[in-house]
Amino acid sequence: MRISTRGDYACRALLSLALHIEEGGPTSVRDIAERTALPQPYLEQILLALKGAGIVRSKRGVGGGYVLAREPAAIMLSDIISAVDGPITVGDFGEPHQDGACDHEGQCVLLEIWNQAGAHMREHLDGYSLASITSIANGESPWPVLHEH
Amino acid sequence: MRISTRGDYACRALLSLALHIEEGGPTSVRDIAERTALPQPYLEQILLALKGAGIVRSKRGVGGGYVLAREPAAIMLSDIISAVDGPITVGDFGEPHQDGACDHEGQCVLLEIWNQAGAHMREHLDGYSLASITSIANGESPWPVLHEH
DNA sequence: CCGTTCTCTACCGGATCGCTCAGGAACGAC
DNA sequence: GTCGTTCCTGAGCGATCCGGTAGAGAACGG
Repeated sequence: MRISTRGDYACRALLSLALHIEEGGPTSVRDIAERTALPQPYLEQILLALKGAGIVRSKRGVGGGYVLAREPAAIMLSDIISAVDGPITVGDFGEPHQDGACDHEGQCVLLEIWNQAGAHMREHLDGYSLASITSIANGESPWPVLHEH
Repeated sequence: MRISTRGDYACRALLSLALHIEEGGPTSVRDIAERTALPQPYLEQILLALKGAGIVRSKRGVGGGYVLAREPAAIMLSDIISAVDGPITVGDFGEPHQDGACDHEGQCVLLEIWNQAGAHMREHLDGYSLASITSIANGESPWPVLHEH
């Protein structure tokens, strides 16, 4: 899985929403773009994708903008990334034990390893919610202890 | 990090070399391509990259071909992937705490998380050597116990 | 009705990817 | 020495994606 700038930008935008959640109302794309220093037109289509995935809700007209659709603790980084960057995998190979991929010297072992790596990645991104990130950003919470291999 | 077909193909080719290592001499690209069912011209340039990285050695002329440059236990998947697909990272963002990336609402936290993910990935691929994969492929060795999050 | 703000669609230049092709250069055999 | 085998080099090509722009339209509030 390669995390593109779309994924990064999406997380930045949502983090900004989470940080200002106490302000209540919707936040316009322009405000988000200013706070995050991201290109506004590009950010628009990213937010559109996030809306399509049900992560944010939108309101049009004066005073409109975007709001988180769920509480920050229920929005995981994996949700965000897969919403804008597609499914979290390390590459699109076939499944092991399919399509004769194993006909050649047991190389399906490699497919299995790639899938493991993808799963690893998903689990890692599943370990962070918007809530936990805001806590870390505000210094209210230390970095979680990470497993060392 | 996205694992491209180049990385996959490189591992397949080297796995094939490792599986036939007892035969001694070099193996021609044509033979490798046949055994792995990979497109030969494409495989050639991949092997070239692997040679540049010092993972294989080559010999020209009749009876020539490619040989592993080190013992299979000393060749890690991470070596192979980074040789043909470039450094193992999840995306090329700046380092945290640089270039004013932290000027906007502590978003360098995200950069740190992406870097963690990349490190995670590297460690995972560093856990498999050509030797261990051949063992698994031959059924001589079980799958290693993986850490569950 | 008018301005604000989201929504949609199209487009674009550049990069990358997977792969092919056409030689060229080293090597061994004879 | 020349011939076939094999690696080596480099160009090129179609397709896809990526980051970003542009512009018109539609909902909403006042």
